[in-house]
Amino acid sequence: MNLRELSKTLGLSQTTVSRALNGYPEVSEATRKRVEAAALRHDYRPNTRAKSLATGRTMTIAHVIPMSTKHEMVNPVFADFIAGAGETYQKAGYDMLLSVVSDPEEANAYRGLAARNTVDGMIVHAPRAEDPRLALLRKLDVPFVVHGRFPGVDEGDGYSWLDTNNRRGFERATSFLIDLGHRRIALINGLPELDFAIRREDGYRRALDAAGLPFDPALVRGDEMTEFYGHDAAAEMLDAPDPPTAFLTSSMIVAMGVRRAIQDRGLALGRDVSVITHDDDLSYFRTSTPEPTFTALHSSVRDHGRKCAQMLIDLIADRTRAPMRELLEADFLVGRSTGPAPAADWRITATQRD
Amino acid sequence: MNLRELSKTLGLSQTTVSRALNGYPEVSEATRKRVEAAALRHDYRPNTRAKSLATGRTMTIAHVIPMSTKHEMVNPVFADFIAGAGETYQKAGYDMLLSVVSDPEEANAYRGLAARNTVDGMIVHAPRAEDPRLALLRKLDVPFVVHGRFPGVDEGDGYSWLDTNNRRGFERATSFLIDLGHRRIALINGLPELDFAIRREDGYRRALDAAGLPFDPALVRGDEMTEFYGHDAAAEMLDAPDPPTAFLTSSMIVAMGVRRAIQDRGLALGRDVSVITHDDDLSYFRTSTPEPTFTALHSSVRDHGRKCAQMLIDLIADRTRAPMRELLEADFLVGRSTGPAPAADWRITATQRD
DNA sequence: ATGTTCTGTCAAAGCGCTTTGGACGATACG
DNA sequence: CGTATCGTCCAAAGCGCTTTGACAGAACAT
Repeated sequence: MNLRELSKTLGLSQTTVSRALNGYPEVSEATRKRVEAAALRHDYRPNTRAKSLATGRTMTIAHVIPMSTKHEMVNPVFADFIAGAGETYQKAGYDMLLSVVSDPEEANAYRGLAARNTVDGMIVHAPRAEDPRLALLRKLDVPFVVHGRFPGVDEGDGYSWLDTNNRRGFERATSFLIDLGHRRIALINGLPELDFAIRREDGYRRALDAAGLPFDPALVRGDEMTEFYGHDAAAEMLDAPDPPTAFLTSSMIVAMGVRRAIQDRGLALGRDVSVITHDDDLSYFRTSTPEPTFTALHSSVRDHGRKCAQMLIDLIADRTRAPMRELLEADFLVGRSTGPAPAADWRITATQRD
Repeated sequence: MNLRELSKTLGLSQTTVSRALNGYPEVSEATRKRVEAAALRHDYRPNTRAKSLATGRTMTIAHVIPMSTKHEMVNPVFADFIAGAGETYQKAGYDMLLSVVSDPEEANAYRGLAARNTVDGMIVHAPRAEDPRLALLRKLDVPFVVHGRFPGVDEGDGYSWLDTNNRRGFERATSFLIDLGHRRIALINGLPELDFAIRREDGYRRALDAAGLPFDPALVRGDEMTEFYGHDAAAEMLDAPDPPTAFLTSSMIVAMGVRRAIQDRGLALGRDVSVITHDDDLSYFRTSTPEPTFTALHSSVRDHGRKCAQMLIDLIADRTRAPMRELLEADFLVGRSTGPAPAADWRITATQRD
């Protein structure tokens, strides 16, 4: 059922039917009702392609998801981010196009989406150091919103972004541990080229500096955030001569690995070793207990998805508007994984036990 | 840059340029080279919408991801499945449209995609008991491939699907545990209405039946597969009077929760309590060690994505072809989480220790 | 009665592509 | 030499929609 058939059925012109359905005022209320009833009866919905060819708007937004060829990993936070964005799109009548693309095709993917007029806008994921995408996207002249920020150019205008205050969050978490008496604090971070990892390390370092504590590279790791990575990194550090008494981790799943390494060694989480994690509030890691297991910096990535989507929709509606920026503070929730630094001799006991 | 401009630049008709770029034989090799060079130089790519309006093919495939309103959870396996499907689409020149949709809008989402001619085909996720989608999709007359099967109608033809042999896998895993001497075997399953969960329980029951062991409902749980769920379910069972000596879990993340519950109680995984898990081989749960931590049924969901996508592409290419079906056997890999059932008195020791 | 402004409708153009049905030389064949 | 065939190319129609510009007819003012 297309517009022509529908209008023929009604004995009206395509013009009138189109106008009636799109809410234009030039059509009488009586005919509008008649048209709407007929449209509903025949389950008529305008052909997306024809409509967008005629209007020049595609009502589609692309998410280009980078998939590193090195690691072949799809970051699990995307699932939740996309769920959030999807909610917003649905309400606004947008479709979501997903491009999972590996490094070498990346630039081409963005160019293709723009040149083929496939989408009205894009969401950019996982900005990283030396990221060529900012320059590319500016050249392409397509509205876009970045989830995160491009390192180095954050305060410069010219693009819209939404980000958690990673620096402040990790500075705060580190200070919290320092206040509890911890002096050897490890950071189990994400891939070092990613912007959020850079900022988190920055916050961590600032807190150490402020407390006059030395930065020890042996206590910092950066990699793809899996449970095994968390476990192995923590195990290695805990088995080293001067082990940390506290860990900061960049994701819940890494924290689980750290916890396992701690417990494997007969140590108690929150008593012998403290852990603070960043928590993206992923739906499948959500705890049911009222008191959180982990002391954590909470920042719902699903909510980020919703907000980024809305920003982009607003940007598309008025392409001339100034870039939008939103810096969200993570909630710091104290759970059961942190406690005062143990007395200096606990390590000996632990080592003997091991 | 569009076709008309490009053809004007070249002093050729749109017809010729279009044919040259689409590899039709009615154009001389010399002009084809000339056209291709010009297209490259101007970074010309045909407008997706115009092309699909003219051809009637959208070169887009939809994935409708159900999001239960009860749980608001996005299953983490989707990320990997979609990464796999995305690879295939990219190679074949397809775009991927994602609809994250909650129960009440579900039917409308499918109808809309079909009626608006937005996509050439759909991938159907998470088939469940009493699923209204099969009837709906048949009526819509859109090619589709189901990841999994609709319970009850699996052997009937009429639709294409790709599935792991969940029944056989869990039957095998259960038998393996029985052979090791386990008599009290728990099943920590996914949401009970989901087809894979139904089949897994079926396999589990068959193995118990075959061994003459009773089915104990107290040893079976079904819910959203989170780490906490796995932990809590296992903790409860282990603390009950007649605890299981082995667990079957439906996902790696549930297995991690089970492991935590086991270790919390001072029990050793693989010695005091055995665990076998289904493992979707998600990229962020992949272990680096050569010997797997968990004895597991492996079945790469990313590979499922690749294969489902290819099936659908083939189906779209020839809509008259017979429905395709593919039943994949999971690899059974023995890791360190299983061992002989402990002597009957171990429980007393464990309980005292607790 | 005449001109003016609305109201409600329509025919037709256009969005950027593919594809049908020729046209026009050049070549091959009888 | 006339005719059939082939290789290249083109003009124009059409995909299903929106939107421009025009046009009757009713309503209003003069």
